[in-house]
Amino acid sequence: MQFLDSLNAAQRKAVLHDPQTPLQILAGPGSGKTKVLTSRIAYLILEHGIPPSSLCAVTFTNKAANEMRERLSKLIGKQKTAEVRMGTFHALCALFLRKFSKVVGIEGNFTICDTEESKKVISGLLKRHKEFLSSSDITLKEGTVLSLISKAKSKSMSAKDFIAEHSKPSTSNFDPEEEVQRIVGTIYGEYEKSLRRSNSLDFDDLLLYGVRLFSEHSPATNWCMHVLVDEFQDTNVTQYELMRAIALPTNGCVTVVGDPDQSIYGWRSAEVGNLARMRKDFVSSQQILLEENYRSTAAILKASLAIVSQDKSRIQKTLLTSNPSGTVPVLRSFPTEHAEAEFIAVEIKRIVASMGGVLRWGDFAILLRFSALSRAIESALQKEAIPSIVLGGHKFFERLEIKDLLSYLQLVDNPDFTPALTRAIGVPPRGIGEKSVQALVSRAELTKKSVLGVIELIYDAKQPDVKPAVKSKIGSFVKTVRVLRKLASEGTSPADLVRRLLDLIEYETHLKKTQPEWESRWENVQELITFASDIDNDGSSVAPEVESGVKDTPLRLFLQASMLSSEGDKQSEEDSKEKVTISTCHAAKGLEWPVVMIPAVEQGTFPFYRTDDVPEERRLLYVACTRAQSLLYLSHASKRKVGGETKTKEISEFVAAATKEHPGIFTARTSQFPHTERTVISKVLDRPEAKEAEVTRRMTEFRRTTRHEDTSERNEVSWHPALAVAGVTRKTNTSTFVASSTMASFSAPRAPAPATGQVLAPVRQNMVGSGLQTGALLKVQPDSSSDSQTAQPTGGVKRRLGMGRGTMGFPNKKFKPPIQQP
DNA sequence: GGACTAGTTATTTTT
DNA sequence: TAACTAGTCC
Repeated sequence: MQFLDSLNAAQRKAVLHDPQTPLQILAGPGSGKTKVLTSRIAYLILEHGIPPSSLCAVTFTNKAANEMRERLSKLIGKQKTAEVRMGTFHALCALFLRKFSKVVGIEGNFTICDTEESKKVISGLLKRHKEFLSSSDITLKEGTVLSLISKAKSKSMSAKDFIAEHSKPSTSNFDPEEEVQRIVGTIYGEYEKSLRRSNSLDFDDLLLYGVRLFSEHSPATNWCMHVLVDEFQDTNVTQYELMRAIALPTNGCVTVVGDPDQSIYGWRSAEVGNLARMRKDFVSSQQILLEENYRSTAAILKASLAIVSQDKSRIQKTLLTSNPSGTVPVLRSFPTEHAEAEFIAVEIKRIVASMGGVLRWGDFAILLRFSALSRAIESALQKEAIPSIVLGGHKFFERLEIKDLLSYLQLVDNPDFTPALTRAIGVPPRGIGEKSVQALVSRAELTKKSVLGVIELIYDAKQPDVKPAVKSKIGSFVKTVRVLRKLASEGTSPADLVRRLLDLIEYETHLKKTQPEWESRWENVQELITFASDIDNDGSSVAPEVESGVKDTPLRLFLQASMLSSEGDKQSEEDSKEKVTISTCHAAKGLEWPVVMIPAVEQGTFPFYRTDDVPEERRLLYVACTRAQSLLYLSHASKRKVGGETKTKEISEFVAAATKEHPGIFTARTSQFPHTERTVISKVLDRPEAKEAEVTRRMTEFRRTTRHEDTSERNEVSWHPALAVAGVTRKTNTSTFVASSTMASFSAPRAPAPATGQVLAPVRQNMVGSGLQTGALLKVQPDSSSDSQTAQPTGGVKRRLGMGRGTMGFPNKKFKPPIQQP
């Protein structure tokens, strides 16, 4: 157990802590909490002789689970690691609910209903209340309803509880607020019914049913001897109850790790109060603080602490480091967001050059309060030809093409899952619209059959058609489902099922017909097949199902993995090493970079103007700052365009207060990176130093290629006649501009004649033209065939589909099922 | 059922 | 600005 030697006193104490005494580890950023957690697991196995399969380690994301698994296998080997039950709360619940479904009154082939499908269900339910809503002048969107329901569920509040809570006798005649609650309560109940009828659970249900199962059915928990929970500050009430249900039979063998200072998900019903609650419920609980930071320079920690410690109500903790002080964090102010973005881009180049190759693109992260802020940054980086990658956003499994295909497979696995049916029946369009589906649904409700069952009966002419036309239209659909069903029952692999499905519905043709970006969508389809075949391989190593329960088919494992994989988090590592990361502060939690830049540190952004929890916003900024290892930059603009309007902005109160109290924690001057500073940076990052000659060479190159004084307005032209000449068309909400000579003089934003070489806007989604890839830069080039200029795309960045905000999210090729089989 | 138009509303995210 | 939704027309 040499791994114990590399621990400091506090870490060691946490690892060796008596397994029988509940433990809370309060771990500051960069204090080695994953190391402690994995070491503790290893110690429990190796020293206390607890079988790996009796350990339950819960993380918040799949990414965290994967990382922990990787690090644990270095300590105790792959085999033992595989036996540890490790995964997210949701994956853990799904696993046991499949096994013991009957105990809580559900079927083992339940489908996990994702947010998009939930929204569709709710939108259907909302229609029932349409007249009432419009007559009382209330607008209610499905998203709002769903988030209210989800909030209730994360507090373990049932529809009944919800209605009871909100049906206090009202004093006034008509309170819209109350009416909304009443309707939401009703819809909540209807939504639950609808999910049960579809034999499906949404994400919150997984937890709620999990609590029921674990607290009522001892065989579901009697394997467990110790529970460990990571990121405990972000658990909600239901997750806490889940932990308690699993941990109670172990007589309180619980270890949790968390940091109240890093709780940033309150808006999603996370309860920091769970830490206090645990001390009440598990009276013998003890706390160990990890306060030594190994990640950042002392100067970065000082600035970060100055920000977070303004919260006087916070539990006083500190962060120490033996790291050198290092470069003073930079705080800069700019006239506009464009100037700010340009500074960031040029500064990144300058840092790379001055560090003589010690830092690469992948060492930089730009952390934003919300992703809409990335626009200016992305285009500035593109102008400087810096490759970048946007974290988060549209997820792989949320894409249209993926959902289309999955809906068929879901239907094969669970014929009751109506959301999948309504989607699949229209892919490709078969002339069956909302009306016809509605008729089929009501027929199904009347005859107590599944909608698919009704459709099959009509097809087999064992039941009269709802509308004369439907029967002829559903033929291909029923045939497709039946072929797939047969193949699946014969044990065909999910990958082959997808391939077969593509043929049956001629999906490639359909994509070409309906999607302008069909090529990249088709790539995603191929990626789905890869993902599916990886599951196959993994699935074979999974232990066979014990006890009674239904054996999970490869198809079911595949579908579950698709629904529970947040995926996109572990993008191909090699790829991201060469790119600057653009991410929201939220998504950056748990990650670190040598250089972190945080733009838009302004009032209205930090704190976010619609928040009702200012301290949480402060902690968010703290989390962002503490991601930095060597260099930290904050910046703000005095004018920023938000939602098409230019607004005057003040510096964030968090930073203003911090600098007032601790002058000198930030500087406006950027470092010239003298040798001494470079040494510190290399030391903190544990990298070899650059050679002086290399620094000189790169700096010379930087000065030669980058225009410094070019602070003059480098207008980004969002549309220019030259684009039309190049055969680019632009769709606006009212019309489509088609390339033609007359279009070259249309009256859209009139820009000064661009100089040859000037960069026009990057290609956006609403620009259509041959050979244009979204994100490619359009540069003005002399057109030899005429006197005019044209705009030509230059090498572009591959962008993800959807919102048109950056690349992301091909499935992790080395996918592991979120949780190991018992 | 699909194409088109006019009106509206935008901020954080994991499973 | 620009992305999405609800409604209209064919």
